[in-house]
Amino acid sequence: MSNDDRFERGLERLTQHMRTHGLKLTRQRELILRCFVRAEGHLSVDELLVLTREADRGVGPATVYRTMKLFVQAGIASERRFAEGASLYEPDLDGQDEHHDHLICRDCGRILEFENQQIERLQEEVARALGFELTDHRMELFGACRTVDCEFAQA
Amino acid sequence: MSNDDRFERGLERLTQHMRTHGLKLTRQRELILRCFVRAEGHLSVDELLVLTREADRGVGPATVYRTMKLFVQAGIASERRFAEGASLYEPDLDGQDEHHDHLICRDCGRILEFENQQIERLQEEVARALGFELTDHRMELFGACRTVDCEFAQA
DNA sequence: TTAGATGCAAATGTTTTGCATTGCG
DNA sequence: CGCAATGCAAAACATTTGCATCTAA
Repeated sequence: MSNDDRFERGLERLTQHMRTHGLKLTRQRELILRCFVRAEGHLSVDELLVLTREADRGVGPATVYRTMKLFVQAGIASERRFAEGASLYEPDLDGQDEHHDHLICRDCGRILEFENQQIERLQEEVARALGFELTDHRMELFGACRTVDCEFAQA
Repeated sequence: MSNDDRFERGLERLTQHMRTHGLKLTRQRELILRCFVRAEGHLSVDELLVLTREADRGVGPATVYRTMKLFVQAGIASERRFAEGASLYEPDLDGQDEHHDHLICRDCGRILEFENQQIERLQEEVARALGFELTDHRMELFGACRTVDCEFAQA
């Protein structure tokens, strides 16, 4: 899907959310959405603020914080707290159930995404066995990536 | 295993860690360890500080922060960041590989622990397939627990 | 005796909030 | 027009750090 498509889809969902919640679609929110889908990766509020300010110097941090919370509520973004420090946000615009998890290199910080239906199924099973109705999950695998461009890659 | 046993084991590992790292076993560290194993659950530094101060008013937050980091390094505790707010620590004193994951009720906040070898095996597989050498992972399942004493339990 | 530990306070970093003002609907 | 959103600054948190003092080894 192209960035424009993703932006359109985001805008659609956002507009919908606005309507049903009596909120307003502002210049800033639209701009932040645009920067957010364009970047595509895992963004901190700070990084997003920088991108946003390239187009509009006046945007403040508080607005970005508030907007990202809004995006999460509107189902456009997910919030992740991988490690210490700031939360990261990632767009959630490709599908309904297209959940993915993360594989993080402790050495170089690279973040890979993956999806494994078998694991998801087992998670459902575990939850059911313990009397839970599963709504969501978070899974992060940590390790060492051994690719050539990992600065710590072993020979 | 009794709390006393757990305390003894913790103290043993701590002493060992001290010896190999040229550190010192202080009154505060021993006290914090005692409170930590007694409580047994998932504790924030703040909660631990309260418990600790019941026995010694003079203990400061910085000491507890520093001590918990030390416990993690000594392999006595694990740090978890479930959601917003403060990190939680849990004792890691029962076995070597007794890794467990968490199932968290979004309604009442209850935290259950579980272990599933099959999932762990699949995680290894996924990581290997993507060129990672897995060292660690974190998995949290979120949902609604339906037990009688969940204040939001459905009929 | 001496390097490490403590407790305090100040600093840091992230996120939230109060409030006057602006602007979407 | 009216209520929500913004931008700023200040506040609220969790956590770390500098430093003088204390203490375990």
